[in-house]
Amino acid sequence: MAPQTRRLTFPKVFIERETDSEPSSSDEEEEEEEVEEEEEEKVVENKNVDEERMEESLEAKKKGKAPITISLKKVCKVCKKAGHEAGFKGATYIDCPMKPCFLCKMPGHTTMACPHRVATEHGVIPAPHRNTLNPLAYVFERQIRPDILRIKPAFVIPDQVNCAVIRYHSRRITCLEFHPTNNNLLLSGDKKGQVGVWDFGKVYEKMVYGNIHSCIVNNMRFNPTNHDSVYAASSDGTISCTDLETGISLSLMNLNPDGWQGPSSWRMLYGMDMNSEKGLVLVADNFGFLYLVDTRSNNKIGEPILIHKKGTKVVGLHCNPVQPDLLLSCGNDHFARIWDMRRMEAGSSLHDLAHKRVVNSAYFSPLSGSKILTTSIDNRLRVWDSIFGDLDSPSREIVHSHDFNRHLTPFRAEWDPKDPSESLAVIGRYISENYNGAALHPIDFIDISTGQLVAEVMDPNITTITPVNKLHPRDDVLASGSSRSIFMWRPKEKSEPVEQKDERKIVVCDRTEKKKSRKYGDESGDDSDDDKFTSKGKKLKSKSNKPEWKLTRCSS
DNA sequence: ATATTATGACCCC
DNA sequence: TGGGGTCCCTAATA
Repeated sequence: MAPQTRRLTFPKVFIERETDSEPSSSDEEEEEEEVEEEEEEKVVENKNVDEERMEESLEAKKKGKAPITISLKKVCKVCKKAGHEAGFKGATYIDCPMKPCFLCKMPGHTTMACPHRVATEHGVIPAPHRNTLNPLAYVFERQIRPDILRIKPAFVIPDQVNCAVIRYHSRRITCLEFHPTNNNLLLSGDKKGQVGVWDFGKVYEKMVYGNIHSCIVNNMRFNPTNHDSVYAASSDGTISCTDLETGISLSLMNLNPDGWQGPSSWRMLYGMDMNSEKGLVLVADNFGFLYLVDTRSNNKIGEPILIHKKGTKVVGLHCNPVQPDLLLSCGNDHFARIWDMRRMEAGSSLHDLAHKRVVNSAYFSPLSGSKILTTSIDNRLRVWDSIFGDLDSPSREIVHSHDFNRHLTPFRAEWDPKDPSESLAVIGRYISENYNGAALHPIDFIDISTGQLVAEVMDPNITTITPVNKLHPRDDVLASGSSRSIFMWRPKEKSEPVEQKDERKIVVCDRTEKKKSRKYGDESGDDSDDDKFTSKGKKLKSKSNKPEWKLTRCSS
């Protein structure tokens, strides 16, 4: 209905001015509009209320207080101005035209008209390509990158849900990790501090450990020398080392030995990585400090080192896969930094890679370790083609929607560890697109050497955003964490059951709040209230008009 | 159906 | 430098 028509439909309302001060014209406008919405509802709800109000304001008028006139018109919920409305129209989101583009952040156009719109191809900002190598760099280049293919093989995209664990965790997934040798084992961490172990070969074989951490698991790594044990860094300020067979966990370090003394002193652990050559666990906290822990003695080595701006979160650490002395860190001070482990001290970084916003992740390329891929909440992926080249500016900036910073686990672009050309990366998309009448958030596969969108992977059953994604180190498999659920994807042509013809490909595990109050780690009664799962399953089924999943009970 | 809530960065003074 | 207000597409729950 047009705003004009509405204005005529409803009576004009008078309301008493709230202050005696002389408001500026713009203030007055805003005030008017805010009241309007309220009034509109009341008018519809109850005419008497409206009449009373009018009488009140008439009385006020007699007393000499000037009333202001309220007109009823629709207003944009984003900019509070009339004449347009932002929001979903069906499955398509209409931007507020008064705001900068939601995707690329530039003013003057909306997401729909954005030249970088993720539709058929990504927008690439090719930063000035200044990777002119000096002679020394050439030597390194030739030494370290002999196996990197210049010619890209055809990418194999896992684009069909093969199996899933739905509502597996009780809070959203924060990280995923494949087992280094067991091809069917996936580890998952959640916001509540729980760690899940899922054998997705036998889909129903799962386990959630609830007593390892008390809040967010930010990063997990397998022990490179003992694949049965796993290290995890958490916002509870501890590093845990858990034996997957027994579930027994020990705490390597606790940064809050005196408990909660307020938010200004509570230390949280975010970035973490293992350095097998040096036998180290590296972790970093929310105040900018790096800690080193010896994996043999479980003792802290040396003093904490300030590696990012004091007081800011260090969210990512990555050891170079080829050169163990190189460390990459990133964090909330808008920088990714390259370090020489042999000379770790505040301010001694080899390079500082500047970003416009928080850097969610920074990774060396998985095979040669000579490229860098970062994800920043300025909605850009950045690629440095060679760490031996010019690092002053990235080789490419790829505009991509992933900038939401609360309620969701931060998005991180992840390399495909199997791609010999080191050019395929996966990252979930925040912004939705209308796919056959459903607003879906795909998982994007991007060729980071060109910025091309190689594939957008989605399923009509997955309506939630999928910020956590990891590609299998050996198989054509993608693991995704979306809200509380985990999905395993395979290429269409290979989408046969992993182990045998097992109908239980989708396992629904409802871990309700009531269950939460039970003892940590108590999984024994998990299957007792299976009836709920099937009803939930039906609900999900009916939503979709495409081939549906087989939803089954949780059993083990 | 609608309100609530957890929650993080950033901006402004 | 810090606290409080603001912020476009959340997801689950009551």
